[in-house]
Amino acid sequence: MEERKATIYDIAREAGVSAATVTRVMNGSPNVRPATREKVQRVIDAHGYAPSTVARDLGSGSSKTIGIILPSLRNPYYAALVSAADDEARQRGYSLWLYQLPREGEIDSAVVENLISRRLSGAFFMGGFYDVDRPDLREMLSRIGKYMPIVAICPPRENLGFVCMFNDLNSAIRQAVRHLHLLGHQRIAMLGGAARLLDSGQRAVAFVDELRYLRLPEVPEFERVGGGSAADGEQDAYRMMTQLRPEERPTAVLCYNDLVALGAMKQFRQMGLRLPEDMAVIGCDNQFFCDYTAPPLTSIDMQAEEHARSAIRELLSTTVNHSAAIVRSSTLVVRESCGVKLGWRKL
Amino acid sequence: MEERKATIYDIAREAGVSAATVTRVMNGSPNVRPATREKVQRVIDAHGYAPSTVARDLGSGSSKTIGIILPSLRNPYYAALVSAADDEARQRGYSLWLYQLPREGEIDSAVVENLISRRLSGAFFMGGFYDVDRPDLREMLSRIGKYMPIVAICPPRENLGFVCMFNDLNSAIRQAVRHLHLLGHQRIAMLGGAARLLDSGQRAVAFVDELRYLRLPEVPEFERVGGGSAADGEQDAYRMMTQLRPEERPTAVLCYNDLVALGAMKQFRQMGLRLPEDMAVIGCDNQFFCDYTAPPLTSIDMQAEEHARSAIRELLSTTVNHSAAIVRSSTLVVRESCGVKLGWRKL
DNA sequence: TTGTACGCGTTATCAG
DNA sequence: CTGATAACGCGTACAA
Repeated sequence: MEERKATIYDIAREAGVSAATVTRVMNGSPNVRPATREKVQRVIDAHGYAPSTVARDLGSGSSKTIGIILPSLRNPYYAALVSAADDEARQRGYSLWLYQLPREGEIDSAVVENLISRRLSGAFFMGGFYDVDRPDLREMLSRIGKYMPIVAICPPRENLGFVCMFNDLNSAIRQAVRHLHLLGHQRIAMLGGAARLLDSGQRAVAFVDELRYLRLPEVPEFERVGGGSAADGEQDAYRMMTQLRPEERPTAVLCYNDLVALGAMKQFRQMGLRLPEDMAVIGCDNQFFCDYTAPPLTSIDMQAEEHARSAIRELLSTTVNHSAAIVRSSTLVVRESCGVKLGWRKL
Repeated sequence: MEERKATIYDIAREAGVSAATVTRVMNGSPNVRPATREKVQRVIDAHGYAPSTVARDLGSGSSKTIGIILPSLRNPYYAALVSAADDEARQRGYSLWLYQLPREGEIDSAVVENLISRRLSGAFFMGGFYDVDRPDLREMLSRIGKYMPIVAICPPRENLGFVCMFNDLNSAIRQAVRHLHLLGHQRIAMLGGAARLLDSGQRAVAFVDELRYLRLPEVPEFERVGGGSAADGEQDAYRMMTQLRPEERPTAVLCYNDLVALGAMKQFRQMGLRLPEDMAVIGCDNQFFCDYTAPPLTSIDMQAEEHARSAIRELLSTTVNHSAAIVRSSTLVVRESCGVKLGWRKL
């Protein structure tokens, strides 16, 4: 921690040339006499010289860094997205600058200015409907968008002003409902997220559409508005079940995400229900732990990591995509939490 | 994405003062006439002016950014650490620059130079014994250490050259073994990590020590060398069990971490074992999902996030701590994966 | 082929 | 109290 990093001038002086020549050698410019090149290169190697990113950024007016804005790395879903984004960016010589949204309180405008004043190459926002509708977040993105391109993985909204990537949950949700129906389920509930509200959008719509198509009962209590954490799932499952008489209760639940499913499964277990015999559960996101729950959790795969990589590519592509949205399909990954091995259930 | 950020000169010109005065106003220097201050402030507000972080960094020779080096954000354990570190750093006006170690292949030396040339305030490394013993990683840290302070959360090693924080697993491991013993377990195994090898250090030593103290059998097959992922846990559990005759098998396993425990539990379940009646399991790290496994997983809490916050504070403290190591205690969080509710098992 | 000069946006110093 | 100037380290025109 004592050494001072050699500057281009140190190298130039020691090699007996000008700074410009050092730059030429560094960049492999052809206009350098071989002898000179070798001489300079030797000094460069000797010092392990590397040009200052900071000075370069100041001159060039842009840093090869992408700002990444997300709710929290504590949610393994976002952590995996960031990881994939970092891989993709790194591969192209870019790196990531992190910003987690404050859980409570408003976004610090100083942070926004800081982010902008870093001359980032772009910003990548990811969040759920809960985040994308925060006024302070919208303002932040709107301000940032004036200075750099933005891409986002979030629920689609009008007038977002940047490219927004999301999944076509419609087909996956309907597929999930059909899956449950085929296994003999009649009373199917949705748990967590904003359910009926416009906010959670497609999920609720597709869910209800499919219920109607299959002529399955629509019970108000089957659509719980709730948060997206495991604790929320645990709590909301409890509320839904205790609010209904035994014969009114669902035999299957479609959860807002895998965390909610985790919580719901715990609750059902505590209530003495057998999984999947007494209650089928479907999650969403297909997170790593779906393979390890008991029983393994059937989940909707959103191809999240591919999404993230694609977002980085989009951000770095010169041809800025002006389309407001990019949609990816999602698929149902069937495991055992709905009882496929049990076959048809008794109706 | 069209606007150009106003510079200090834009502000100065418009306010009819010099750049120096703008700086004074920004920094709240007392040596400014109130009238001037107000005039300048008005222009600053009108433009939403904020000084360029890049230019400031170049001048000051240091950016308020901390480089964070970790195996992968896909491991929720590290993700949680990074999240906590970010919270702590952000609170002090610092931000995080991310670097995930390549899973395969060597560390790109260009990345190291890049990291150094960013004039970071410090570097924060976190990793397991598998990482800390990589030659390329050691070289990287050694090089980085010449230019900035480093703190690490990793297994202790000789001559690391920087502050290394880790947990005193000794007491926790022994406590875990005693916990199992009190519940009537005689045949206790360790699963994953480097077990007997010096590398995994304290865990294995403490484990064996306690076995001897309690006069419990030491079976070679009870100490599986293995990886740290859920898939590793699944595989290693299988190998250990099939390698032994039924009466030789353990009735309890102490896992390298919670992911390994997750995999092992799945394997045991597939083998038809009941948890915890036929097999007790203990994990390590006390991750968020421990509450949601079936049964909830008893785990050793390393206070990982507090560790991370403390690491950031250490890094930012002026008084560089020259001690080679900082040890924290760890505690056993008892849930139900060892059958506390069952009481004593039949011997 | 090589060197000189300037701009990038700030802050600190020093002079007024 | 305020302004001019230098320095931070680099790349890039332009001149030689």
